[in-house]
Amino acid sequence: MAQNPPDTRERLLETALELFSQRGYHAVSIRDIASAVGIREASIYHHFSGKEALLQAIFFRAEEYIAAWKTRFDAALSQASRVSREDFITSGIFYLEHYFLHPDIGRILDLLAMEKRSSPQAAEMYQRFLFAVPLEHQQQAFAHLIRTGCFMADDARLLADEYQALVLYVFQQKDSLDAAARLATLLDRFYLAHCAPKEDLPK
Amino acid sequence: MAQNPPDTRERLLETALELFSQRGYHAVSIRDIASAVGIREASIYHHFSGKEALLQAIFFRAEEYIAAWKTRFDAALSQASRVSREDFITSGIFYLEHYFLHPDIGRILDLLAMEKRSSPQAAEMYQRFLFAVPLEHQQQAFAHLIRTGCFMADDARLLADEYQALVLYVFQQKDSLDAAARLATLLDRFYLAHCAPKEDLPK
DNA sequence: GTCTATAAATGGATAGAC
DNA sequence: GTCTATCCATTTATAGAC
Repeated sequence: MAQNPPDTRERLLETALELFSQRGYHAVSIRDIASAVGIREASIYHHFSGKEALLQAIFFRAEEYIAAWKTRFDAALSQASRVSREDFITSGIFYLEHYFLHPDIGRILDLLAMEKRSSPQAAEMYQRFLFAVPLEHQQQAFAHLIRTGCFMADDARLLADEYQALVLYVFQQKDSLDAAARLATLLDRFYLAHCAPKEDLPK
Repeated sequence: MAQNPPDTRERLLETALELFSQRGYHAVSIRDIASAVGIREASIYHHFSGKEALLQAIFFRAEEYIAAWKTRFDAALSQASRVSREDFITSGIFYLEHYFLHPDIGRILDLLAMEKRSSPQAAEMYQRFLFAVPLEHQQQAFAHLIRTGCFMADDARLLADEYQALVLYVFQQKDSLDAAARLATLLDRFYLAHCAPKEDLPK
Protein backbone atom coordinates (compact mmCIF):
# COMPACT_ATOMS: atom_id res chain seq x y z
CA MET A 1 0.00 0.00 0.00
CA ALA A 2 2.81 2.42 0.86
CA GLN A 3 4.02 4.46 -2.08
CA ASN A 4 6.97 6.26 -0.55
CA PRO A 5 9.63 4.45 1.49
CA PRO A 6 10.34 7.39 3.82
CA ASP A 7 7.68 8.45 6.24
CA THR A 8 7.37 12.08 5.27
CA ARG A 9 4.04 11.32 3.66
CA GLU A 10 2.97 9.72 6.91
CA ARG A 11 4.01 12.71 8.98
CA LEU A 12 2.25 15.04 6.56
CA LEU A 13 -1.01 13.16 6.97
CA GLU A 14 -0.65 13.08 10.73
CA THR A 15 0.32 16.74 11.06
CA ALA A 16 -2.30 17.97 8.61
CA LEU A 17 -5.05 16.12 10.47
CA GLU A 18 -3.85 17.58 13.74
CA LEU A 19 -3.89 21.14 12.38
CA PHE A 20 -7.09 20.79 10.35
CA SER A 21 -8.96 19.35 13.32
CA GLN A 22 -7.86 22.23 15.53
CA ARG A 23 -8.36 25.20 13.25
CA GLY A 24 -10.37 23.95 10.28
CA TYR A 25 -9.31 23.27 6.71
CA HIS A 26 -9.36 26.84 5.42
CA ALA A 27 -7.59 28.33 8.42
CA VAL A 28 -4.55 26.10 7.92
CA SER A 29 -2.12 26.90 5.10
CA ILE A 30 0.21 24.59 3.25
CA ARG A 31 2.98 26.61 4.85
CA ASP A 32 1.65 25.85 8.33
CA ILE A 33 1.73 22.15 7.61
CA ALA A 34 5.15 22.26 5.99
CA SER A 35 6.79 24.17 8.81
CA ALA A 36 5.17 21.94 11.43
CA VAL A 37 6.69 18.94 9.65
CA GLY A 38 10.01 20.72 9.13
CA ILE A 39 10.12 20.98 5.34
CA ARG A 40 9.41 23.64 2.75
CA GLU A 41 5.94 24.03 1.33
CA ALA A 42 7.05 23.12 -2.18
CA SER A 43 8.12 19.70 -0.96
CA ILE A 44 4.59 18.83 -0.02
CA TYR A 45 3.68 18.75 -3.70
CA HIS A 46 6.00 15.82 -4.17
CA HIS A 47 3.73 13.75 -1.90
CA PHE A 48 0.33 15.23 -2.65
CA SER A 49 -0.94 17.04 -5.70
CA GLY A 50 -2.35 19.82 -3.56
CA LYS A 51 -4.04 20.85 -0.35
CA GLU A 52 -7.35 19.30 -1.38
CA ALA A 53 -5.66 16.00 -2.24
CA LEU A 54 -4.10 15.99 1.21
CA LEU A 55 -7.54 16.37 2.73
CA GLN A 56 -8.85 13.56 0.56
CA ALA A 57 -6.03 11.31 1.74
CA ILE A 58 -6.98 12.10 5.33
CA PHE A 59 -10.58 11.20 4.59
CA PHE A 60 -9.50 7.97 2.89
CA ARG A 61 -7.46 7.00 5.91
CA ALA A 62 -10.35 7.84 8.20
CA GLU A 63 -12.41 5.18 6.45
CA GLU A 64 -9.68 2.70 7.35
CA TYR A 65 -9.70 3.75 11.01
CA ILE A 66 -13.44 3.23 11.17
CA ALA A 67 -13.32 -0.11 9.41
CA ALA A 68 -10.61 -1.30 11.79
CA TRP A 69 -12.62 -0.17 14.81
CA LYS A 70 -15.72 -1.90 13.50
CA THR A 71 -13.89 -5.17 12.97
CA ARG A 72 -12.37 -5.09 16.44
CA PHE A 73 -15.55 -4.12 18.30
CA ASP A 74 -17.83 -6.46 16.39
CA ALA A 75 -15.51 -9.32 17.31
CA ALA A 76 -15.66 -8.32 20.99
CA LEU A 77 -19.44 -8.20 20.79
CA SER A 78 -19.81 -11.82 19.69
CA GLN A 79 -17.91 -12.93 22.78
CA ALA A 80 -19.89 -10.85 25.26
CA SER A 81 -21.67 -12.86 27.91
CA ARG A 82 -23.64 -11.62 30.94
CA VAL A 83 -23.29 -7.92 31.71
CA SER A 84 -23.41 -6.60 35.26
CA ARG A 85 -24.21 -3.07 36.28
CA GLU A 86 -20.50 -2.36 36.65
CA ASP A 87 -19.65 -4.02 33.34
CA PHE A 88 -22.22 -1.92 31.57
CA ILE A 89 -20.72 1.33 32.83
CA THR A 90 -17.16 0.22 32.26
CA SER A 91 -17.79 -0.80 28.69
CA GLY A 92 -19.62 2.46 28.05
CA ILE A 93 -16.64 4.48 29.21
CA PHE A 94 -14.35 2.21 27.19
CA TYR A 95 -16.52 2.90 24.19
CA LEU A 96 -16.35 6.67 24.74
CA GLU A 97 -12.60 6.62 25.12
CA HIS A 98 -11.80 4.20 22.33
CA TYR A 99 -14.12 5.64 19.74
CA PHE A 100 -15.11 9.27 20.25
CA LEU A 101 -12.03 10.23 22.21
CA HIS A 102 -9.61 8.03 20.28
CA PRO A 103 -6.76 10.22 18.96
CA ASP A 104 -7.39 9.30 15.33
CA ILE A 105 -11.17 9.06 15.30
CA GLY A 106 -11.74 12.00 17.62
CA ARG A 107 -9.71 14.32 15.42
CA ILE A 108 -11.51 13.12 12.32
CA LEU A 109 -14.83 13.79 13.98
CA ASP A 110 -13.69 17.28 14.97
CA LEU A 111 -12.61 17.98 11.41
CA LEU A 112 -15.80 16.60 9.89
CA ALA A 113 -17.89 18.62 12.33
CA MET A 114 -16.25 21.78 11.02
CA GLU A 115 -16.43 20.93 7.33
CA LYS A 116 -19.82 19.25 7.12
CA ARG A 117 -21.70 22.43 6.31
CA SER A 118 -19.55 23.31 3.30
CA SER A 119 -18.62 19.84 2.06
CA PRO A 120 -21.28 17.26 1.20
CA GLN A 121 -18.61 14.59 1.44
CA ALA A 122 -17.71 15.64 4.97
CA ALA A 123 -21.41 15.78 5.85
CA GLU A 124 -21.91 12.21 4.67
CA MET A 125 -18.93 10.94 6.62
CA TYR A 126 -19.96 12.86 9.72
CA GLN A 127 -23.42 11.31 9.66
CA ARG A 128 -21.91 7.87 9.15
CA PHE A 129 -19.09 8.05 11.71
CA LEU A 130 -21.01 9.85 14.44
CA PHE A 131 -24.35 8.07 14.03
CA ALA A 132 -24.78 5.21 11.59
CA VAL A 133 -21.68 3.16 12.38
CA PRO A 134 -21.80 3.29 16.20
CA LEU A 135 -25.59 2.94 16.20
CA GLU A 136 -25.47 -0.25 14.21
CA HIS A 137 -23.02 -1.69 16.68
CA GLN A 138 -25.04 -0.59 19.70
CA GLN A 139 -28.25 -1.92 18.27
CA GLN A 140 -26.64 -5.33 17.94
CA ALA A 141 -25.34 -5.08 21.48
CA PHE A 142 -28.75 -4.26 22.93
CA ALA A 143 -30.45 -6.96 20.87
CA HIS A 144 -27.95 -9.36 22.42
CA LEU A 145 -28.65 -8.06 25.95
CA ILE A 146 -32.36 -8.50 25.42
CA ARG A 147 -31.96 -11.98 23.92
CA THR A 148 -29.90 -13.12 26.89
CA GLY A 149 -32.49 -11.82 29.33
CA CYS A 150 -30.19 -9.18 30.76
CA PHE A 151 -32.32 -6.27 29.55
CA MET A 152 -36.08 -6.06 29.43
CA ALA A 153 -37.72 -6.65 26.07
CA ASP A 154 -37.74 -3.40 24.12
CA ASP A 155 -36.91 -1.87 20.75
CA ALA A 156 -33.14 -2.35 20.41
CA ARG A 157 -32.89 0.49 17.96
CA LEU A 158 -34.53 2.98 20.31
CA LEU A 159 -32.34 1.81 23.16
CA ALA A 160 -29.33 2.37 20.92
CA ASP A 161 -30.59 5.88 20.12
CA GLU A 162 -30.98 6.75 23.78
CA TYR A 163 -27.62 5.26 24.69
CA GLN A 164 -25.89 7.07 21.84
CA ALA A 165 -27.56 10.33 22.86
CA LEU A 166 -26.01 10.06 26.32
CA VAL A 167 -22.53 9.22 25.05
CA LEU A 168 -22.59 12.02 22.48
CA TYR A 169 -23.84 14.42 25.12
CA VAL A 170 -20.85 13.76 27.32
CA PHE A 171 -18.49 13.67 24.34
CA GLN A 172 -19.52 17.14 23.27
CA GLN A 173 -18.92 18.53 26.70
CA LYS A 174 -15.51 16.96 26.75
CA ASP A 175 -13.90 20.28 27.54
CA SER A 176 -15.60 20.08 30.91
CA LEU A 177 -13.79 18.05 33.53
CA ASP A 178 -14.30 14.40 34.08
CA ALA A 179 -16.27 13.20 31.08
CA ALA A 180 -15.94 9.60 32.23
CA ALA A 181 -17.45 10.27 35.64
CA ARG A 182 -20.37 12.17 34.15
CA LEU A 183 -21.00 9.37 31.69
CA ALA A 184 -20.86 6.80 34.48
CA THR A 185 -23.66 8.55 36.35
CA LEU A 186 -25.87 8.68 33.29
CA LEU A 187 -25.18 5.09 32.24
CA ASP A 188 -25.89 3.80 35.72
CA ARG A 189 -29.36 5.32 35.58
CA PHE A 190 -29.78 3.97 32.06
CA TYR A 191 -28.90 0.47 33.18
CA LEU A 192 -31.20 0.51 36.18
CA ALA A 193 -34.07 1.78 34.05
CA HIS A 194 -33.79 -1.01 31.51
CA CYS A 195 -32.22 -4.05 33.14
CA ALA A 196 -34.44 -6.98 33.87
CA PRO A 197 -35.35 -7.26 37.59
CA LYS A 198 -32.82 -9.32 39.56
CA GLU A 199 -30.37 -6.51 40.11
CA ASP A 200 -30.73 -4.80 43.45
CA LEU A 201 -32.65 -1.56 43.55
CA PRO A 202 -30.81 1.76 43.51
CA LYS A 203 -29.43 2.68 46.91
CA MET B 1 -28.78 51.71 20.01
CA ALA B 2 -28.75 52.05 16.22
CA GLN B 3 -25.81 54.01 14.89
CA ASN B 4 -26.69 54.21 11.21
CA PRO B 5 -30.11 55.21 9.95
CA PRO B 6 -30.06 52.99 6.84
CA ASP B 7 -30.14 49.26 7.29
CA THR B 8 -26.97 48.31 5.47
CA ARG B 9 -25.33 47.52 8.76
CA GLU B 10 -28.25 45.26 9.54
CA ARG B 11 -28.00 43.45 6.24
CA LEU B 12 -24.28 43.04 6.68
CA LEU B 13 -24.77 41.37 10.06
CA GLU B 14 -27.49 39.14 8.69
CA THR B 15 -25.61 38.17 5.53
CA ALA B 16 -22.30 37.64 7.32
CA LEU B 17 -23.92 35.33 9.87
CA GLU B 18 -25.56 33.39 7.06
CA LEU B 19 -22.27 32.92 5.21
CA PHE B 20 -20.11 32.35 8.29
CA SER B 21 -22.51 29.72 9.61
CA GLN B 22 -22.44 27.85 6.31
CA ARG B 23 -18.76 27.93 5.40
CA GLY B 24 -16.95 29.04 8.51
CA TYR B 25 -15.31 32.37 9.31
CA HIS B 26 -12.04 31.84 7.46
CA ALA B 27 -13.65 30.45 4.32
CA VAL B 28 -15.72 33.61 3.81
CA SER B 29 -14.03 36.72 2.48
CA ILE B 30 -15.01 40.34 2.94
CA ARG B 31 -15.59 40.32 -0.81
CA ASP B 32 -18.08 37.45 -0.49
CA ILE B 33 -20.09 39.34 2.09
CA ALA B 34 -19.99 42.60 0.14
CA SER B 35 -21.17 41.05 -3.10
CA ALA B 36 -23.92 39.11 -1.33
CA VAL B 37 -25.19 42.39 0.13
CA GLY B 38 -24.71 44.21 -3.16
CA ILE B 39 -22.04 46.73 -2.23
CA ARG B 40 -18.28 47.00 -2.70
CA GLU B 41 -15.93 45.57 -0.14
CA ALA B 42 -14.50 48.97 0.78
CA SER B 43 -17.95 50.12 1.88
CA ILE B 44 -18.00 47.52 4.61
CA TYR B 45 -15.29 49.42 6.42
CA HIS B 46 -17.67 52.33 6.87
CA HIS B 47 -19.84 50.10 9.08
CA PHE B 48 -17.25 47.86 10.71
CA SER B 49 -13.57 48.39 11.36
CA GLY B 50 -12.74 45.00 9.84
CA LYS B 51 -13.72 41.40 9.39
CA GLU B 52 -13.00 40.52 13.00
CA ALA B 53 -15.12 43.42 14.25
CA LEU B 54 -17.98 42.14 12.12
CA LEU B 55 -17.68 38.76 13.79
CA GLN B 56 -17.64 40.40 17.20
CA ALA B 57 -20.81 42.31 16.35
CA ILE B 58 -22.44 39.02 15.40
CA PHE B 59 -21.37 37.52 18.72
CA PHE B 60 -22.68 40.55 20.58
CA ARG B 61 -26.03 40.28 18.88
CA ALA B 62 -26.13 36.55 19.66
CA GLU B 63 -26.01 37.38 23.34
CA GLU B 64 -29.11 39.50 22.81
CA TYR B 65 -30.93 36.67 21.03
CA ILE B 66 -30.21 34.35 23.91
CA ALA B 67 -31.20 36.85 26.55
CA ALA B 68 -34.49 37.49 24.74
CA TRP B 69 -35.15 33.77 24.47
CA LYS B 70 -34.42 33.28 28.15
CA THR B 71 -36.80 36.04 29.18
CA ARG B 72 -39.60 34.70 27.03
CA PHE B 73 -39.22 31.06 28.02
CA ASP B 74 -38.72 31.70 31.71
CA ALA B 75 -41.95 33.69 31.70
CA ALA B 76 -43.77 30.78 30.04
CA LEU B 77 -42.35 28.42 32.63
CA SER B 78 -43.81 30.29 35.58
CA GLN B 79 -47.29 29.90 34.10
CA ALA B 80 -47.01 26.18 33.36
CA SER B 81 -49.58 24.04 35.11
CA ARG B 82 -50.22 20.30 34.77
CA VAL B 83 -48.46 18.63 31.85
CA SER B 84 -50.01 15.72 29.99
CA ARG B 85 -48.16 13.18 27.89
CA GLU B 86 -49.12 15.10 24.75
CA ASP B 87 -48.19 18.47 26.27
CA PHE B 88 -44.77 17.16 27.21
CA ILE B 89 -44.02 16.08 23.65
CA THR B 90 -45.49 19.19 22.08
CA SER B 91 -43.48 21.51 24.27
CA GLY B 92 -40.31 19.52 23.59
CA ILE B 93 -40.77 19.91 19.85
CA PHE B 94 -41.58 23.58 20.37
CA TYR B 95 -38.37 23.90 22.33
CA LEU B 96 -36.35 22.20 19.57
CA GLU B 97 -37.83 24.40 16.87
CA HIS B 98 -37.73 27.69 18.76
CA TYR B 99 -34.28 27.34 20.19
CA PHE B 100 -31.94 24.97 18.37
CA LEU B 101 -33.64 25.31 15.01
CA HIS B 102 -34.53 28.98 15.35
CA PRO B 103 -33.09 30.87 12.33
CA ASP B 104 -31.00 33.20 14.47
CA ILE B 105 -29.93 30.88 17.25
CA GLY B 106 -29.42 27.85 15.03
CA ARG B 107 -27.02 29.71 12.77
CA ILE B 108 -25.14 31.09 15.74
CA LEU B 109 -24.76 27.57 17.11
CA ASP B 110 -23.53 26.34 13.73
CA LEU B 111 -20.95 29.13 13.61
CA LEU B 112 -19.82 28.59 17.20
CA ALA B 113 -19.50 24.85 16.58
CA MET B 114 -17.04 25.58 13.78
CA GLU B 115 -15.02 28.22 15.59
CA LYS B 116 -14.91 26.79 19.10
CA ARG B 117 -11.68 24.90 18.55
CA SER B 118 -9.71 27.94 17.42
CA SER B 119 -11.42 30.67 19.43
CA PRO B 120 -11.69 30.52 23.22
CA GLN B 121 -14.44 33.12 23.03
CA ALA B 122 -16.46 30.96 20.64
CA ALA B 123 -15.82 27.94 22.85
CA GLU B 124 -17.16 29.74 25.90
CA MET B 125 -20.28 30.88 24.07
CA TYR B 126 -20.83 27.42 22.58
CA GLN B 127 -20.71 25.82 26.00
CA ARG B 128 -23.07 28.42 27.38
CA PHE B 129 -25.62 28.49 24.52
CA LEU B 130 -25.69 24.76 23.84
CA PHE B 131 -25.50 23.54 27.44
CA ALA B 132 -25.57 25.96 30.36
CA VAL B 133 -28.46 28.22 29.31
CA PRO B 134 -30.93 25.55 28.15
CA LEU B 135 -29.95 23.24 31.00
CA GLU B 136 -30.72 25.84 33.63
CA HIS B 137 -34.13 26.36 32.11
CA GLN B 138 -34.86 22.65 31.87
CA GLN B 139 -33.71 22.01 35.39
CA GLN B 140 -36.24 24.55 36.62
CA ALA B 141 -38.91 22.96 34.48
CA PHE B 142 -38.27 19.48 35.87
CA ALA B 143 -38.09 20.75 39.43
CA HIS B 144 -41.51 22.24 38.80
CA LEU B 145 -42.86 18.99 37.35
CA ILE B 146 -41.61 17.09 40.39
CA ARG B 147 -42.97 19.66 42.83
CA THR B 148 -46.42 19.46 41.26
CA GLY B 149 -46.39 15.68 41.45
CA CYS B 150 -46.43 15.24 37.71
CA PHE B 151 -43.01 13.55 37.62
CA MET B 152 -41.61 11.11 40.14
CA ALA B 153 -39.14 12.45 42.69
CA ASP B 154 -35.69 12.51 41.12
CA ASP B 155 -32.64 14.71 40.59
CA ALA B 156 -33.92 17.56 38.41
CA ARG B 157 -30.45 18.27 37.12
CA LEU B 158 -29.94 14.71 35.91
CA LEU B 159 -33.36 14.69 34.29
CA ALA B 160 -32.41 17.92 32.52
CA ASP B 161 -29.16 16.29 31.35
CA GLU B 162 -31.00 13.30 29.93
CA TYR B 163 -33.65 15.44 28.32
CA GLN B 164 -31.08 17.76 26.81
CA ALA B 165 -29.12 14.77 25.51
CA LEU B 166 -32.17 13.60 23.56
CA VAL B 167 -32.95 17.01 22.11
CA LEU B 168 -29.33 17.60 21.08
CA TYR B 169 -29.18 14.14 19.57
CA VAL B 170 -32.08 14.90 17.26
CA PHE B 171 -30.84 18.43 16.59
CA GLN B 172 -27.52 17.15 15.36
CA GLN B 173 -29.15 14.73 12.99
CA LYS B 174 -31.30 17.51 11.63
CA ASP B 175 -30.15 16.78 8.11
CA SER B 176 -32.09 13.54 8.37
CA LEU B 177 -35.79 13.80 7.68
CA ASP B 178 -38.39 14.48 10.28
CA ALA B 179 -36.48 15.61 13.32
CA ALA B 180 -39.72 16.43 15.11
CA ALA B 181 -41.15 12.93 14.66
CA ARG B 182 -37.96 11.32 15.90
CA LEU B 183 -37.89 13.58 18.92
CA ALA B 184 -41.54 12.81 19.65
CA THR B 185 -40.80 9.09 19.86
CA LEU B 186 -37.92 9.64 22.24
CA LEU B 187 -39.75 12.13 24.43
CA ASP B 188 -42.77 9.86 24.72
CA ARG B 189 -40.56 7.14 26.15
CA PHE B 190 -38.88 9.66 28.41
CA TYR B 191 -42.22 10.85 29.76
CA LEU B 192 -43.53 7.36 30.41
CA ALA B 193 -40.32 6.40 32.18
CA HIS B 194 -40.48 9.30 34.61
CA CYS B 195 -44.08 10.43 35.00
CA ALA B 196 -45.78 9.61 38.25
CA PRO B 197 -48.21 6.68 37.94
CA LYS B 198 -51.73 7.75 36.94
CA GLU B 199 -51.07 7.88 33.22
CA ASP B 200 -52.11 4.78 31.32
CA LEU B 201 -49.45 2.23 30.55
CA PRO B 202 -47.77 2.15 27.13
CA LYS B 203 -49.95 0.44 24.52
C1' DG C 1 13.12 14.06 -2.02
C1' DT C 2 14.01 18.67 -0.77
C1' DC C 3 15.39 23.03 -1.92
C1' DT C 4 15.16 28.27 -3.97
C1' DA C 5 12.70 31.25 -6.73
C1' DT C 6 8.75 32.83 -8.60
C1' DA C 7 4.29 33.05 -10.78
C1' DA C 8 -0.69 33.98 -10.27
C1' DA C 9 -4.51 34.60 -7.49
C1' DT C 10 -6.88 36.05 -3.44
C1' DG C 11 -7.27 38.21 0.91
C1' DG C 12 -7.81 42.32 4.27
C1' DA C 13 -7.44 47.00 4.44
C1' DT C 14 -6.76 52.27 3.24
C1' DA C 15 -7.06 56.87 0.51
C1' DG C 16 -9.68 59.92 -1.50
C1' DA C 17 -13.31 61.28 -5.09
C1' DC C 18 -18.32 61.69 -5.49
C1' DG D 1 -22.64 56.09 2.43
C1' DT D 2 -20.75 54.13 -1.56
C1' DC D 3 -17.59 54.18 -5.04
C1' DT D 4 -12.76 53.47 -7.75
C1' DA D 5 -8.18 52.61 -7.30
C1' DT D 6 -4.52 50.76 -5.01
C1' DC D 7 -1.36 48.63 -1.50
C1' DC D 8 0.57 44.89 0.74
C1' DA D 9 0.51 40.38 2.87
C1' DT D 10 -0.63 35.71 2.27
C1' DT D 11 -1.73 31.65 -0.31
C1' DT D 12 -1.66 27.87 -3.69
C1' DA D 13 1.00 26.06 -6.96
C1' DT D 14 4.86 25.39 -10.50
C1' DA D 15 9.77 25.31 -12.52
C1' DG D 16 13.96 23.82 -12.18
C1' DA D 17 18.54 23.38 -9.53
C1' DC D 18 20.80 20.23 -6.20
